[in-house]
Amino acid sequence: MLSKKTQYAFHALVHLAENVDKGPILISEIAQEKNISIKFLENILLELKNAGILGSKKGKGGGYYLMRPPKEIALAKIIRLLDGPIALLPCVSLNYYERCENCRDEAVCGLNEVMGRVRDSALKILENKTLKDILTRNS
Amino acid sequence: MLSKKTQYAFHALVHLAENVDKGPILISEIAQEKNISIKFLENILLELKNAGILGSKKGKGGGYYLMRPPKEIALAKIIRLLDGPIALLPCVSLNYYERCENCRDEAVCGLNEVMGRVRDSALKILENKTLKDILTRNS
DNA sequence: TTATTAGTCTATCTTTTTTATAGGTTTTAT
DNA sequence: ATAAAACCTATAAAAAAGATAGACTAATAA
Repeated sequence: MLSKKTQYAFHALVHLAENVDKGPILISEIAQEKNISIKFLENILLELKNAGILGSKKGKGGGYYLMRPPKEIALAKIIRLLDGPIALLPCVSLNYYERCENCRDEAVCGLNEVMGRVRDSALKILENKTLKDILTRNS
Repeated sequence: MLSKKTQYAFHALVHLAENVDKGPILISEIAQEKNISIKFLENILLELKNAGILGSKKGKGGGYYLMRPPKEIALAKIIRLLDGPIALLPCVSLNYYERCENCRDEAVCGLNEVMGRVRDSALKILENKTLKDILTRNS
């Protein structure tokens, strides 16, 4: 399961995408709209900003905004940033690979193979679906 | 990612499946073979037994064994038992559903829809692949 | 029938991760 | 200047994961 952090991030990003034309959006507005602790959300948005996904403006009239159009922000990127690996096992992770401690040879491990396929099927969706795709259904 | 518990379970089950014809297998043998803490593994095998996946025999000549042939034990079942939901979000989980606290209407939520598809693509593999499929590659 | 073997059960403990909060600092518009 | 709003760092609280301990029960063999 995705962490709350990542879940909140998605909801916040959706809100930002839905209000792309309204200039910077307040953390407090997002927090209220999406029912998220404002202080927790603050940290999350900051992390997204440091990763180059969001931009911000301080002071009056400030807030957060997307650095790119929604259709260029893939869901996989957000998950990897905040949650880490998408794969079910370290030994099949593309971005967070770790050697398997429990099997002799990954190249012959059937579990490794199946989990690799699960990873691929998830990535096929998560790398191609973007913020734009989760704005409203049937679009 | 799957927990260590589930990862260990898979490796242990593979070992049991590979030695199906040798009668009950000792916890200690599996622990040594797969490099797992024996006491931790003990708990895991017990849980698998209580779920009807394994059987056991006490005393000399005792140990654990599969209750069904490897090809009848789906990977999804093991994951759900030890790790819980396979879905990435509570609101798209078939077995551990929870209402989304952050969106107005799941029926119209695009995130819900995409994550539902990720779940389906993972389940398509995990419900159909069995212990038998992870014994050796290319079989 | 006793000793040994091996799983059963339950409790606890430690560590890590997750979730959340607190409070001061900096920047910017007015 | 002042008020608004993000920035930053630290910490705390709670939950989950990972691991261990030890007494108990059942089965087997001598």
